[in-house]
Amino acid sequence: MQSGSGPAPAERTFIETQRRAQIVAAAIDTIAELGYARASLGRIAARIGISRGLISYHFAGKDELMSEVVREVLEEGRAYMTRRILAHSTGPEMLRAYIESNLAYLREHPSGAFAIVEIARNGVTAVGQPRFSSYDVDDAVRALAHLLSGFQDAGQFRADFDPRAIAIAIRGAIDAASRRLISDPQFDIDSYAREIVRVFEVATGVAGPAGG
Amino acid sequence: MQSGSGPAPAERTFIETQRRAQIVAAAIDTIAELGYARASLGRIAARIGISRGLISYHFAGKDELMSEVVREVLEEGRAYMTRRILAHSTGPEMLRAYIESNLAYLREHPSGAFAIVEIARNGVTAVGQPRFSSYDVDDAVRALAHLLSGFQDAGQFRADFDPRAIAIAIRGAIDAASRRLISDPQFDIDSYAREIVRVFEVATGVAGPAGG
Amino acid sequence: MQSGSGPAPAERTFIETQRRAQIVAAAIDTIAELGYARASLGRIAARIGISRGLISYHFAGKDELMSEVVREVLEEGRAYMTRRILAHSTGPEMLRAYIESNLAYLREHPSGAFAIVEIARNGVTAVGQPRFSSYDVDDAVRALAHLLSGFQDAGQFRADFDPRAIAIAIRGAIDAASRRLISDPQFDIDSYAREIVRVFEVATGVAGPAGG
Amino acid sequence: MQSGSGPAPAERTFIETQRRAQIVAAAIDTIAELGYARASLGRIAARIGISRGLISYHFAGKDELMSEVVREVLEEGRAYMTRRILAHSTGPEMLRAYIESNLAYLREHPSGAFAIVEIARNGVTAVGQPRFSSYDVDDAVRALAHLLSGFQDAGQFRADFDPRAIAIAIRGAIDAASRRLISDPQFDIDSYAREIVRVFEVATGVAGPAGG
DNA sequence: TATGAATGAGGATTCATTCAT
DNA sequence: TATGAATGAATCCTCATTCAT
Repeated sequence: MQSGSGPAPAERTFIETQRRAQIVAAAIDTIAELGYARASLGRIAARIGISRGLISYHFAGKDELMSEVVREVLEEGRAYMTRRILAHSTGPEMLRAYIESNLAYLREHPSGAFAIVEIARNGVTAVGQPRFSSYDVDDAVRALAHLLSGFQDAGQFRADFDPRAIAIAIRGAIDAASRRLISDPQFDIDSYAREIVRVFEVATGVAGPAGG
Repeated sequence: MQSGSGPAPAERTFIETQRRAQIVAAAIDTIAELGYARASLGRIAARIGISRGLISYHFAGKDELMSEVVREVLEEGRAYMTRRILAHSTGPEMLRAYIESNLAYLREHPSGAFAIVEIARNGVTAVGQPRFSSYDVDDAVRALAHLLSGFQDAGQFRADFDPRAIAIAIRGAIDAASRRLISDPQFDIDSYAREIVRVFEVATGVAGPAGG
Repeated sequence: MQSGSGPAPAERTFIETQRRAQIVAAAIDTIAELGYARASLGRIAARIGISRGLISYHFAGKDELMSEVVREVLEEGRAYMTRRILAHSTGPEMLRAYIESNLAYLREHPSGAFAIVEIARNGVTAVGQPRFSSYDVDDAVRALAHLLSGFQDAGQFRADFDPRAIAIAIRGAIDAASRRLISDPQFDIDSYAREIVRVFEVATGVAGPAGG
Repeated sequence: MQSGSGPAPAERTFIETQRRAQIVAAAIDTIAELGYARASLGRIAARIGISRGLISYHFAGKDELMSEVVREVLEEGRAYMTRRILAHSTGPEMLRAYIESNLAYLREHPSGAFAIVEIARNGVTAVGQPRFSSYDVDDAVRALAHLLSGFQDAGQFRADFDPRAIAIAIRGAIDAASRRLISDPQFDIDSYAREIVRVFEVATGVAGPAGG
């Protein structure tokens, strides 16, 4: 087994699992620090003091590594958010939890969040096919739109907005925060969270902000 | 004029002006199609059937070309938007004009708009300084925040929102549209415009959507 | 170790040390044969049948390679000469040893000697700063002038010559030999050594050649 | 007649002659300022505000231009020196005149002198063939050796030195001065002239410097 | 005569990847 | 498992040269 993606997940050695995690972490940090374009395998390897060859040993190629970065960050982020969202039952509460938990996750993992946005941007050909199967920016939009749409049907949100459009706007606002976090030290994400929660609450709420 | 930045704009030949424009256009299309990372000078040249060297003949280097792309698109975009914004006098009207004209410009120049976002993103080292002087994503946020803040002071917007945060969110929502336009053929930008105009109107408006 | 200056010398692998030496040797030969301007990395690599990339793997860049060439040749040359010069104690003896050992070294390493003169000449911008820190043609002149000046003060050389001027002339005469050696197969360096030793002996000697 | 070496000298227009001279002068200055390697046709053209194409129009190629530079400088230098040398009749006087007039010429045309040394160095393949027919460093040595040898036979110089070796040393000392002149603003060429005249006088003189 | 436009070769450098050990 | 060695492709850039006007 050489320079492939390694054994199937189930058969992974303890060491192998650890190494892969270490490399993924190094990739995230490197991208956050230098941007996707300058995050070469050499720099990622150097960060943790291993040889470039070892990355190739553990990952079939750079693409697989990047896919793995996306997968891990996304999985963790999803778990983090899902837990907080499912603690609620009404649409407005869940939307608020969605935004708040996403931004909270960003605050705690700024590099990871930034990295996947970088990867998504650079690894996707504009024409269409994402190079990394596991992540399409669209997935996130779709899921959020689905949430909005469901509670819209249930009458918990205003009926007159397009759930897909609002989902795109929300994701745009959240993704913008992940860039800010990295590049602007003064950016106050908590205050930002409060603002956009309010923005999208009034935008979707059956009762206007008059009574808010 | 060899591989310099060329003569001062005033002295440019007709042919030179045309070629530069053609190359800039090719750069925009290439970036829109393949993303910044894969938009090499070679591919840009191939698109219009000229030699790589000719790009170097007209532009001092890749950076100058990219700066020029940004400058052109931005200049045109600003003029387009400014005209429409200044046709109004109240804060809410101007904000609506800002969003609508920006999205309208996007609709008419999807590649250009997408390209400058790509360039801005890739030409900036995460650490800090933007490589292309003429454009910093931050500029756009600052200008918009300034607009909001001014009319907030004038009492035309609610006083209780942070203009900078709202500006970031609006820009995030608009930039998201420029990506969508390129990658999602089904995306209806007019409908999107209506939605987010409403979102940010209610979010900033003194009178809530209660009566809406 | 990718395209960096490599590990600290102490940590170098056996193979790496060997390769670096081989590449340095190839650089010397290539410069001697084609001159600095035409000694591209590609030609240096071709000479020993390796890929261009391998040079970049072992040296941070062309400049580092050239610096290394200069360093190696100079170090060896200095050691060679110093040993012979320090075997003497009087000024005239040491001057003779300087010239003789320098020319002897040239005879045994014609390419190396020629190469560093080429590098020194081409790596220095006429405006000023030498690109390769380790060597400045001026250093050699300075050191020699210092030797002359010291023994002049000690009364072992005539007092009426300018040590710096004589040093420049001696170095000029020696450097001319290094070019000859490469380009003129008939050039007899031993005979040349005898001649210029005599020239500068009588030029600096307290007793003239009258009695010679 | 296009992009060739132009018409035969006899048929040259006034303008053409002037242009060629202007280009040659620009080449000299550019080489003196930037070194041979960086003296591209583009930079030479820019210095006098003409297009690159025009150089190609007047000279068959870069090599022809360089040959012309060498030819002109050499011709002028030779005339300058010859006049002064032929004003004398004895060997020692002529040798002194040779060195003094050469260094005097250098002082008055430092760039030209430096340029031809640069060209000679870069335009000659070490293996042998000079790329520029009109000049071989060797010519100068040969002529000087011939002078020495002639008067040696006539008994005006010591019989026991090798004229060729001394000629090489003298040329080496003179060429070193031309580099100094460009790179070392403190270099005093008049003082240098006095020194090396003395050096080679005592080295070749039948009577030692005792009586000098 | 002179220019601007264009080409194509060559050069340095970076990088993902392969492979023997 | 892991490394060091090596390759070859891709990229940006510089430059001499050609050519139509």
